[in-house]
Amino acid sequence: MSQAKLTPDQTSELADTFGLLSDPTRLSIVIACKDDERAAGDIADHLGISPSLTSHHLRLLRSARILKSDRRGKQVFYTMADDCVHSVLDVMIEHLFTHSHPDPV
Amino acid sequence: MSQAKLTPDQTSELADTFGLLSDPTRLSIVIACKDDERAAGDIADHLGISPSLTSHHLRLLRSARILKSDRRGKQVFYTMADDCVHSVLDVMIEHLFTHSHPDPV
DNA sequence: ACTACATTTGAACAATCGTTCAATTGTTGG
DNA sequence: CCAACAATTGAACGATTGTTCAAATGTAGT
Repeated sequence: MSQAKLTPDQTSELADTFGLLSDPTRLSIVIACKDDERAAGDIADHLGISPSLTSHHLRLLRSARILKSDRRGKQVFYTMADDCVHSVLDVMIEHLFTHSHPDPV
Repeated sequence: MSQAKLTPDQTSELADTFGLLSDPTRLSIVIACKDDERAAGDIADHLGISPSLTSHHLRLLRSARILKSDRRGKQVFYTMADDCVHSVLDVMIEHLFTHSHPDPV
């Protein structure tokens, strides 16, 4: 479990995954889809960003299999596709909430 | 727990943390320090990169409090400073090992 | 004080990235 | 077929990033 020995390919793959979560806008999109199904346009409205920007980010997240898409009529709905990323976000967000005491003294 | 509502600051902070894990070289450094204490020079040797490059990455990881440093004599030893990042790496690496069947058919 | 070793720093470069805008594709209803 | 809505695409831009090289700092032993 510990003392991990990753191949260069595995390391790059892992780094790529983190890279997709490293932009605030894109991270917000992922979090918005974390526990709910969301239409592309609704994500854009919710975050106050353009449909175009949303779509660019969604394409990256989709092709990395972090999100998956499902078209129903005119709308395209997005949900989490990666259990691993889902639980990583839960861990980090939980940590943010429990350790929200930035200035103790 | 779920349905997380993060402030823009929290989202950016989280994105920054992921950003520090998003470069293969830097991620390798973090993983090298994940369960062991490592001197800066040993990390460089282990990864086959220059001391300078190692130090640049270490500075970023240190100032984000992902790693902490401890100088003893000429050497500076680095260890994990963030439990949260530690467990996230464990989750992701575990996932990499259990799902290592890239081309089934 | 001088030398050797370990690490850090700063400037500079090419490469990558996020965003915007205009145009396009896909889908449904009249 | 045409209009209206939803989403995607591609080109272009400014900004950020990882890396290298040369120089500097810190530490220990003689």
